[in-house]
Amino acid sequence: MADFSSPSLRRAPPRGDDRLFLTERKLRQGAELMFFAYRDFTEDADKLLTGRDYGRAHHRTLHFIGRQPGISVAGLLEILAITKQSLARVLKPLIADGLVRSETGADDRRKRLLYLTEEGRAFEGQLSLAQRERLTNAFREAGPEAVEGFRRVMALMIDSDRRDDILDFVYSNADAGNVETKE
Amino acid sequence: MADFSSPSLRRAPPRGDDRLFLTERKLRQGAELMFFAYRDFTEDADKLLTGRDYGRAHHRTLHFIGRQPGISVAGLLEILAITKQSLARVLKPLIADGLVRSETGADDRRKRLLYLTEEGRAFEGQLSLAQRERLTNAFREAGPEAVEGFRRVMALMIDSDRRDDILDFVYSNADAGNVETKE
DNA sequence: CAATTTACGTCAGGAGTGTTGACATAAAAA
DNA sequence: TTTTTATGTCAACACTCCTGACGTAAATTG
Repeated sequence: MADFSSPSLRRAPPRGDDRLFLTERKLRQGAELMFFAYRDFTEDADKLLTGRDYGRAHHRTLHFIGRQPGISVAGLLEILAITKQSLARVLKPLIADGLVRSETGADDRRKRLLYLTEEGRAFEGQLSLAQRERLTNAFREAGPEAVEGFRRVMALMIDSDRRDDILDFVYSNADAGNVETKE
Repeated sequence: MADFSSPSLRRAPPRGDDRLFLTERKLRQGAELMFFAYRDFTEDADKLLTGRDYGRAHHRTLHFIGRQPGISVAGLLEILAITKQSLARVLKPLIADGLVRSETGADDRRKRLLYLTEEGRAFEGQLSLAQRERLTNAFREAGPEAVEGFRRVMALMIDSDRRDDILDFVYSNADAGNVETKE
């Protein structure tokens, strides 16, 4: 926000007006960039999904299971922030199609621990490859400093009350190798 | 993509592995940031929409009509990149509810020129205010350099073949004041 | 001027995602 | 033993997007 109480802004109408105008514009531009960039960002994976009876929700589910093998249904629900009914509609076919394996928890037999199967890992790899290529190109062309700025702004876009939790998750190692940690 | 044939990566396992790991990680982190940030970015406006029989598509439609008063249906379709059937379902209620006004083109009477009504502008203002506040906070806390990096990365995320057109649009002035330029 | 193209509207059907409400079961916890 | 927790599931509804098909008015073209 511009500081309207600033004397320099008050006594210089054209300069002040211009600054305010630029600020408003930049915010609108930022919002539009979010829209256009996100639309194309998801485009590649979406194409791989269509025709398979799968959608973006299936991709996200595969991604987060691959990210944290052995994650429980509740854990997945918390990250995705959807209802269990919504998750069930996505998870059921993934299990039926052999992309995800559900296992009864060892210590807590109520829990269902989720893992990608060999086939699931392969498909998830295909999906993320598309996005990774786009990100790679963007990051490389933009340069390290721009990427750092991107990360900062994106992090600050997240709801402040859950930001720390989300960032802890994003920047945690977990199981980045997507290894099916069975036992 | 990492070059696995690179000698430096081959003869320095820990260092090379680490570099590759960090790169892969950063890409995954970037993808997750896109997901989490976009989800929360749209959250505020979504809340204002629910219960009104309106959705995100209505918001986008209002936004781009407000951005370019007098835009034709075809112009809107090109920006939104959806089918005319999809747009019709959104546009019809907006017109019926008096948020958007459709006018026959003066020079080309086949065209329908779209404008926000007083009420439409008010509602669009409410919607964009929510997003603007989130962006304002993020931009202010991140700092100007980070914002510049954000803009660069986001721009590079857009499909390269339409990137220039999109950026021309985003960074054009058009009618940023949302004035209903009737005549 | 007749034929074609353009801009738009619309009916019909289908897929995917997300929601709320309600009910059921097995297992852990109190 | 009672309650709570983790999960599954049936049903219904809202929003968004798509493809295919048909229709109309107006501009353009030969």
